[in-house]
Amino acid sequence: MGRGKIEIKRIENSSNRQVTFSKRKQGILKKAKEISVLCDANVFLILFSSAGKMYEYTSPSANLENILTRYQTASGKKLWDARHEYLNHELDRIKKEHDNMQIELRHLNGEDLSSLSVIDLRNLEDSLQIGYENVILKKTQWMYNELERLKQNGDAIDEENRRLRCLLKQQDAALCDLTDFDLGSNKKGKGNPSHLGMQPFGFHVQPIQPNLQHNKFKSGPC
Amino acid sequence: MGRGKIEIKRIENSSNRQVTFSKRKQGILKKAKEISVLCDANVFLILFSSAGKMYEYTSPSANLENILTRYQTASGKKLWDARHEYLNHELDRIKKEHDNMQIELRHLNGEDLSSLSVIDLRNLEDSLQIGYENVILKKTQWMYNELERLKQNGDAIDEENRRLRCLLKQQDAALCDLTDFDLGSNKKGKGNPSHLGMQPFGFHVQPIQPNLQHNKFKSGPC
DNA sequence: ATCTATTGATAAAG
DNA sequence: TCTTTATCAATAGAT
Repeated sequence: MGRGKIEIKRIENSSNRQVTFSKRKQGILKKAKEISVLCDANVFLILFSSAGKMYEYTSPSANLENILTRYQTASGKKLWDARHEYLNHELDRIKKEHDNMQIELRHLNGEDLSSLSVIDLRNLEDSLQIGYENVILKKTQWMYNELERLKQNGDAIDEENRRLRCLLKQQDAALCDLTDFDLGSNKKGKGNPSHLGMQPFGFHVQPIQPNLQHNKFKSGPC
Repeated sequence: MGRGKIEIKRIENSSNRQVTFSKRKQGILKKAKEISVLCDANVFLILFSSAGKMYEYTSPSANLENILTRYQTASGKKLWDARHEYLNHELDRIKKEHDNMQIELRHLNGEDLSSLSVIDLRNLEDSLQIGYENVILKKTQWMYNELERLKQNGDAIDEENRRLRCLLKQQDAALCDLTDFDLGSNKKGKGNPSHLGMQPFGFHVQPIQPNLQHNKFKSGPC
């Protein structure tokens, strides 16, 4: 069609080639649209000019991923590479392991036991027993540790208590001396330093972790 | 082109649509080849008929993966990258679940308990106890069933035994009659049918499954 | 781009 | 489905 027949072979003249591409590109895109609409067909068309420019048509109703998936299964060609296959494979493998583990977990929880043989039941029983024993052991150990800790803590508090009493006694003694001195020098009324006496524990007692300084308290004056 | 102009909209008549698809498919594939050859263009064309049949054209010089890669970068659409990402994501997710399950399994087996809090230990203990109880329950049930089965089997064997004794007795009696008769008529020596008497159970006793025919034995002469 | 002679594609019928 | 054929569409080459 045109002013003369042309042979179907590469057009050597570059500008002619480009013009022809432009014209025929328009034509084929139109054809693609038409067949898609008229015949309810899914069409995917990509064109690259020799200059590298891209043109495409995709049927409006068509989802490209679907088209390519269908293309792949129909043609047997692999579009996505080995890595993709590897991922699919790996996913399948892990999903299977997953299912097995889930079954095992259910069994360990005492569910879905009907499918098991007596031998399986026996093994499961042993496994549970061992698990249980280990957990009890661990718990016992923890309780023992906790007791130890509390006991030590108690000891530390006792120690602290003793130290505080000692400090108090020292302060009291110091205070007595001071009062006696005041009374003696001023000869004004008798009195206690009530603001101190009323709150002998007014300072903040910070509970402390037992540490090596314990020994210092022990070697104190009390 | 044709015996009349047609409107570009879906052809409702199904067979017309199919015919048109066939013709236009041929046309567009030819056009694809032509532009590919004439203009040195890379072309990728997929057609799906409404019936689902696939047709394609790919330029001989073109490598499909390249075309799709170029398409992807040029169009900005993700083809397999999207799927790839999805798979990677899914794989990660499942691997995590996997790890968690593995840890749970190890805990149920009484391993790696150090990381657990007392509350966790307590829950684990309960879980194991429940599991164990369920398993024991199941095993007990099985043993009970087995006992029942064996007992019934025993009964059946007893029954069989009784039946066989009965048969033997009958045969013996019949044999005695026969021998008496023989002795009476031939008056030759006295004798037992030793070849039978020596192996009263010489026939093969096939253990049988208890079945409805039991009743027949019970209603027998013994 | 636009024009147009000419070939190509195809709708409808057989 | 395949062929025929009248008609419309696409486009080669020129401007």
